[in-house]
Amino acid sequence: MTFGLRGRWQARPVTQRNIRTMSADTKRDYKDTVFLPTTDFPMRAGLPQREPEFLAKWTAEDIYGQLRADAKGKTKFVLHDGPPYANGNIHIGHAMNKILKDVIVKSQQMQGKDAPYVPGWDCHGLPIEWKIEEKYRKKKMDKDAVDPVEFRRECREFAAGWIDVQREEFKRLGVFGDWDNPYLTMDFGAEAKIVEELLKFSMSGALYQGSKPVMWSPIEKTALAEAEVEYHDHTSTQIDVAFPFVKAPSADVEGARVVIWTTTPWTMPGNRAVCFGPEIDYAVIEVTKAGEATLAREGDRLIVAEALMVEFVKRAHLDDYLVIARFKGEALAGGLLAHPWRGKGYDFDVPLLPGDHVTTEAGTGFVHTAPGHGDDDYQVAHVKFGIPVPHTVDADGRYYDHVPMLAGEHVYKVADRVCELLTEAGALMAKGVLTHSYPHSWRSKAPLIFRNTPQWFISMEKTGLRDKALKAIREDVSWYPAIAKNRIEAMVADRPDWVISRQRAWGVPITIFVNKATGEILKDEAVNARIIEAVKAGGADAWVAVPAQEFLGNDYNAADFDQVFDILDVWFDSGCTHAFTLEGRDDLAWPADLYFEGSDQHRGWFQSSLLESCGTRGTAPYKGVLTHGFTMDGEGRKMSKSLGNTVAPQTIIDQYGADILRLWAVSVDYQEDVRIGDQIIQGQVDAYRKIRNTLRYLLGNLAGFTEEERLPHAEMPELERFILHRVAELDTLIRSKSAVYEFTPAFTALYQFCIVDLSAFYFDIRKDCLYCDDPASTRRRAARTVLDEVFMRLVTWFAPILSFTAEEVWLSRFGNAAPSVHRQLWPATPAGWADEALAQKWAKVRRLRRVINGALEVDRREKRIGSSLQASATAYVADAAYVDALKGLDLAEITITSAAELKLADAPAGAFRLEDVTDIAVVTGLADGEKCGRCWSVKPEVAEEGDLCHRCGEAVAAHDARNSAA
RNA sequence: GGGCCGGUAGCUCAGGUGGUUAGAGCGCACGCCUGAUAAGCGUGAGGUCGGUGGUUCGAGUCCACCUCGGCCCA
Repeated sequence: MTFGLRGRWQARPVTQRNIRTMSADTKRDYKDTVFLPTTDFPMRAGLPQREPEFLAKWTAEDIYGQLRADAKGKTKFVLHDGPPYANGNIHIGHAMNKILKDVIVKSQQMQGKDAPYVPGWDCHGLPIEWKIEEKYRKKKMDKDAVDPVEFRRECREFAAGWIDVQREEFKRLGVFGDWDNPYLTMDFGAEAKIVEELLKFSMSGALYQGSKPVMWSPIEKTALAEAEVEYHDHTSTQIDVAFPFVKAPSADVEGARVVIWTTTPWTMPGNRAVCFGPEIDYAVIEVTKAGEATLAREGDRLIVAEALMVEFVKRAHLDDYLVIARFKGEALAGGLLAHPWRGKGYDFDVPLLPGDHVTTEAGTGFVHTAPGHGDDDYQVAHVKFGIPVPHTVDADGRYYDHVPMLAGEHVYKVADRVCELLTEAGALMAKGVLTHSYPHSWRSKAPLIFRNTPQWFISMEKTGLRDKALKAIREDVSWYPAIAKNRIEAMVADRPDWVISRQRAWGVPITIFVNKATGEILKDEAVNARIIEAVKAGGADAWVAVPAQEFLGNDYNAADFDQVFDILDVWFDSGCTHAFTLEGRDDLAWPADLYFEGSDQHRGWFQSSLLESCGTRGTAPYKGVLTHGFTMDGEGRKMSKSLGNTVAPQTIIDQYGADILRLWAVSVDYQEDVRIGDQIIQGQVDAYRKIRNTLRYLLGNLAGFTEEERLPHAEMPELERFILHRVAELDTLIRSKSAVYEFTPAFTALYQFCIVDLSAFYFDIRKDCLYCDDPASTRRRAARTVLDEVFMRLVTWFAPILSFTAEEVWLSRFGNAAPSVHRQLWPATPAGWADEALAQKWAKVRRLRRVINGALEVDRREKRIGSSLQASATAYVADAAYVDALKGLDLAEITITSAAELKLADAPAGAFRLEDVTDIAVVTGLADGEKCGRCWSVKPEVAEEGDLCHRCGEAVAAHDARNSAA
């Protein structure tokens, strides 16, 4: 064996051409004696065309039913589907959510669990109601003129229509589930169960009637949701009003008055507090010279924020003033003011309250606070400081009879009257007009007001709901990622009582009766049972269709009770899905193993389900909660129609296939926000192609593999055992990550295994053996055994992710009649495959291989070789560990050269080294001999004995013998 | 405005308890092979770890502030 330094190369330049021509004309063509990969499995996937074929096949064979039958009696794993809203095509976020759920469910099933999946839909609520209303508006019909039962019927049909659309879109993603029997919040059974759950809160005493300001249209006499509100310019009367102290918090402000500024003079009767900013600098000013148009008098002492002092002075037309004191807002804490109309029916104290919402952007730095007329006002005055919320304005926008001085007046027409009354009280400091953005009804375009309205609440405290929920969060539920626990814990700890009533049409009614005389909710199990039965039979419409007396029976007189016709917050509906789905179906189980939704559901479904369940059952309806982030565009920005950066799942599926979308979903870190865009999808297309080719190569080289060919692990070469060690490692990783619902690291490892360990290493090395060794040889049998083991695992590990392609690969190998790959379990790893010592050893071998590759690259660049088989290599090391590592191994085989050896010796000067591998040096040269006509390696025996190397000579002899025998 | 989360090569991801020249795969460039061929192999170039300041002998890793992005509130 010879090897040489640079001088040798120059002495004898060899090109690929003269090697090839040496044998071209005179020798036998051995191509038909070589075992090349054979497979019908196409290199190009054509997913958009082929995927629907698999969907049809799965439907035809009832794959979901088969899976249920296969898993009968096994431990259940229940992922309870969070219901999407049935009012449009699915978007990319829905797609990711459903795909990842499917990956989880399929992985659990393939690990030996019974993992059913029952999809559901959220059907009630505003958006659908709007759509139907819109229809009527186009026909110039008033919604209120439509029979409510007919209206609800149309809502129901609308929801059903979109459910059908979304069902097909979800199925197209390759998601397995009981699509023929989903749960719907509008099913009569579900509606009855929701009513039953509500009545539990009624019976327990957690349900109570309170009040809350809502956006209200006096024209339509109805509450409006934020989304029904349009903002337009509106000209309002703006006033500055002085409030005298009842109790001054400090000597500085004794005798001075606090000035508020408002653009809604009509809310003055509702004033119950004045808010200040604790961090804001305030000043007491004394009017030294009142101007001509001023309402103030000389000697008046007024308090305003320093930053707004100049503007105020201008509004109030003060000619001159003195600042007589300055202080921080916090000095006002504890102060009590008098309403300007004290003595005229407004005799309550008006406390000064600290508020973070107070700014110095406009006004006086003091916020007029009417808890019945604004959400901020309500939050600070009522929720935070417990001030009762007065009812001042009726549904028509007129003051109630009990409102002093203004009873019966309409709030839109009262500004001047209010100013008069304030002037009479000496409280009006300034008056003007202001055009600003103001809420209007999207329907009537009329300006809106905030109005205090009676609403139904579920108390967080009365039955200990908050404590139960917090205990469940802290002790009973596993949160993925763990940080999610803090988030929901803070939310539940801080949240106000749950407002469950809506003055709407499309929903489940709050089926309670209130005693007119006492205001108490009727609590009677027999009545409740009749209500539940009626809803079960006739749906929520029964509440209006059946006469009240029928529910009340003989024990009560309908005339003594008010029947409530509010409907439930849709979050209450979805909070009950565990009750009518998990508890209501034999194929599921309560509590769920997992809820899995976007991180916005900490405020939504996770919480409504938790509160509902804790209120009725004392604990959470789930053992684990997993959250995913939101889907952003390629630059990490929120998608929106107006920005035009939305990515539709349908587009990706039509262009590339659902498997590409599925691959994307597991390749990104979905516990945070994820991105999707052309470049990212292209990356998945590339990754898909590599994986597909790896699987295709396995198929091609496994053609005709039989059990007789299988070789026991102990008889395998080290290289094979090393690959099986890697397989064992992967198995451990995939299972442990799957247990915590992390598929990204598992996918990354699998993908890189395909590329690094298989394609670039194992397959490359074993090509020679697979193509050229005699089929009976131990080496080839071992390799094919490993290919089979790898195949069985790769395909089943990929099946939850690449659900279509895995099936295609599976059927390509085992035939179209074979049971679906999705019915397989992930194969167990036999004891003995994991071999850490072997892995250590092969880390050294691969290190040697890397340096030799580097050396060969130099030869290639300088045109001394093309194929590595033309070369020989000698590696020099100082560390005997390399020699040990290579014991029993053929370095030439591993480096795909024709001759290679390792020497424990000093390297000659000029030997090749890699920058980052200092302990290995390599000298390369041309391999001695001639090119074997069959395997293309360069061997001395080919030059000496003929056109074949020894191995190929024997293989061809065996091949010829087989052929002549046949 | 408040609470929480995040910002590491063009892309997707790794980087326990702070410690030598920050990693992987893809993509890209260059080359090889032509018996995985609209494939396969090799080599290489890409990062002031969002920014600033601080703690430390030493910070992608700890602290503060800022910025950008996201969710939820207001």
